[in-house]
Amino acid sequence: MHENLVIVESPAKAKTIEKFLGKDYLVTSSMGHIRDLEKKDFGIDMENNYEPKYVVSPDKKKIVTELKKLAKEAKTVWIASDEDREGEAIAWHLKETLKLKPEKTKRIVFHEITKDAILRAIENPRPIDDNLVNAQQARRVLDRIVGFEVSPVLWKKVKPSLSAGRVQSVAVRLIVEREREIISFKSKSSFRVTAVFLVPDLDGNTVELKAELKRRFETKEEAEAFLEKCNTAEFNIADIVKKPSKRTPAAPFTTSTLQQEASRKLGFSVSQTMSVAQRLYEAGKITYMRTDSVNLSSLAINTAKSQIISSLGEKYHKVRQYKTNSKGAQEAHEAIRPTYIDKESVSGSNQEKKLYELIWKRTIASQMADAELERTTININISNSQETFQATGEIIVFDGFLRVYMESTDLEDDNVGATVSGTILPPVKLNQQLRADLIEATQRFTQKPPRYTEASLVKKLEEQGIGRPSTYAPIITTVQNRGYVVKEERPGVEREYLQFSLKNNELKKAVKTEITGAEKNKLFPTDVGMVVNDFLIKYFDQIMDLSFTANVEIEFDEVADGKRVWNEVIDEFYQPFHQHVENALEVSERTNGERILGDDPKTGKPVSVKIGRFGPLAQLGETTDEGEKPQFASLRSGQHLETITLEEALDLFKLPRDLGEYEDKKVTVAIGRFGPYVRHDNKFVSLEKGVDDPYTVQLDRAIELIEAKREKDRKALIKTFDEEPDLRILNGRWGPYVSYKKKNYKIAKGTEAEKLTLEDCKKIIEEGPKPKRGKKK
DNA sequence: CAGTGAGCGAGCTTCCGCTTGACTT
Repeated sequence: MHENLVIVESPAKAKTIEKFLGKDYLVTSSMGHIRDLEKKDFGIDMENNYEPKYVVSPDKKKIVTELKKLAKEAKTVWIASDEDREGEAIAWHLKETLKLKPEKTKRIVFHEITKDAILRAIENPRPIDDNLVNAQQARRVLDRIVGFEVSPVLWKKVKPSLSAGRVQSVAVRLIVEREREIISFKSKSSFRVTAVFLVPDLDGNTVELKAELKRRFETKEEAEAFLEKCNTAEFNIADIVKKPSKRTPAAPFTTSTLQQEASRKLGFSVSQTMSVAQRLYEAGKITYMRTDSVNLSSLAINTAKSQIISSLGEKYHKVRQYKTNSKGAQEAHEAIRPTYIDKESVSGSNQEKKLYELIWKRTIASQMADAELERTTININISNSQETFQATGEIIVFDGFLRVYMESTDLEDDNVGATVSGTILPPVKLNQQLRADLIEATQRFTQKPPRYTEASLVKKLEEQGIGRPSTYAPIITTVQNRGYVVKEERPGVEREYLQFSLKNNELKKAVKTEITGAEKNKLFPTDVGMVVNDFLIKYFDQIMDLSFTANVEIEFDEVADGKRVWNEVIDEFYQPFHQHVENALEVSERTNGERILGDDPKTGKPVSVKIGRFGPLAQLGETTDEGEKPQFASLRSGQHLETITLEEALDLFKLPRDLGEYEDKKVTVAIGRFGPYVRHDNKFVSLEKGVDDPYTVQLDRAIELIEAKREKDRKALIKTFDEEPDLRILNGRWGPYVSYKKKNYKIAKGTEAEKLTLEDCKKIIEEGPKPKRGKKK
């Protein structure tokens, strides 16, 4: 029996704190929120001032029972949830749910988990801040109202099971709008001129000096004419300018910046980063990983200092205090940093090691001196032209924090060429004559806006104050689970470009090709995502506004400051909002993103595309009074409502093709989810990739494929039983298994499959397989 | 696991933020 019960939010935190407090204190955790709005019946009493109806969350029932018991036994209950809006609400819910008596309940807060900070907190308890709690209730109720009033509109007007929300709908909007920018983007080309000059270095060897023309030419005529001029020109150095510059380290990691850097440097997905970080946190190796604070504790700053000074020396160290400036930050925690900064690496999985190292470097670098650089710019005159070549180089005078860590950027590295930073230029003098070895004019194209990656979407959301550190990863999953967004790889297309080159007094023109627009792990909107987005913007423009969250946050802050009453804030929002809901239900047509593509030249029937029950489809013809029915065909992966052409849509109706008959049964060819296939006797055989074309393949080839498949299946068949024709023992990719009525059953390792009897097989079927997890219908 | 695109229409779907397991292959 303990005198004192301390309740924090996470078990890992509880473990650490218990060590500081000694045996009079039992420290336990609530695992976050313990109550939430009732899920059925809206969970809000709309007739009674938006009174929330709270229930203990199903997965927290056990915890609540346990906490009740412990609270009863303790003399004093210390509620130590985070010092932000959500944390304060957790404290209040705990007080209410556990029915804690005010005289034995104390609310405490601390921002860093050190013995001093915690003891100080114990000495300075305070009452629960009702204003802050009310701000959280306003936030919670608003989100419920938006989500649960708008989603049903979508079920009626677009498709069942869809969803809308303050955060997810804006996230989808960002991706949809970026996609449209890319679709409508017209790239312009210009000619970039680069030159390689040959100069002697200090040892008399010939080295290259690479330079780029300051101006780009718009037309190929200009570019060609310029190169012709260069053929007879002389080049000399007009000036050499050296400029010092410096670079400053980035702030320590927050959730969002950690996700971005782990994505850029380690190729981690956002959720991967979080689960690896969670393991490091639970092992006590890093501080809490869901934070928007860049603040380091004084202890951390001091350890970093001695670490830097002892390994690199005094001049590499600089104390820096960082301040958070992102919208909506609530700063309940420290930045993400190693718990013990003197530990450069940790044991664990490869991923854990890599992520830890990244966090360690970022933390150390944040307390290091600026890097000092010197940038040199050399201008090169052309005797018969006003144009100038420019060569730039950059040397590091003092590496400072770069010794440890350098932040990456999202920019695609397209400008590889003469102006690479970090390059050292060869020694040259003013007025020195240069010999040109090669001058090239290369056609370059303006870049489409980049698609979002998971991490760059998180960055954008954070900048707008949308979402919280604990929700960035779930947001990304939600929009994908709802089918609004897909993360994909898409192949690029070949593009031709011109290149003029001048070498040895010879001007050559070449047409070259490059691959452009290839994407990997980028976020694309689906057709449903686009249709839903347009519908929401049309009827709920307020919710869809990028600054909606920021606007309501201002009001929540006023509630937190005691300047406004939370139900009034909600009411002010709800009255006009609900009108929009009513209006949308009344006015809007069923929306399916229909687009008329034109008429089929053969039949004159109209061709259109829209979203159907099973996804996007193309339609040929219309339902008429004479009983004529239209033809339908699903769009294929890679085809989209907004971009499909009439020709592509017409192609869809060419399949399935009838090839004829084989063994008195029809042979048809079509394209399915796994590519082109031949269908015969209700069996499917894939066409061979790169060999067969579903539009031209003939019956004899199809038969060949069917026979090959049969031969393969025969080889896979180990045993059948006459009494039970549905039951077969087969040899699959992972060894032998039992197949019965379209379900497969694992055979335990080590058993000889050939010797299994019918009884053995039936036993196997009874025992397995366990029902699959997840809510698959 | 590749087809389907309507029809009787039951009963269901859905939000954001705070936390950690319990699940397979």
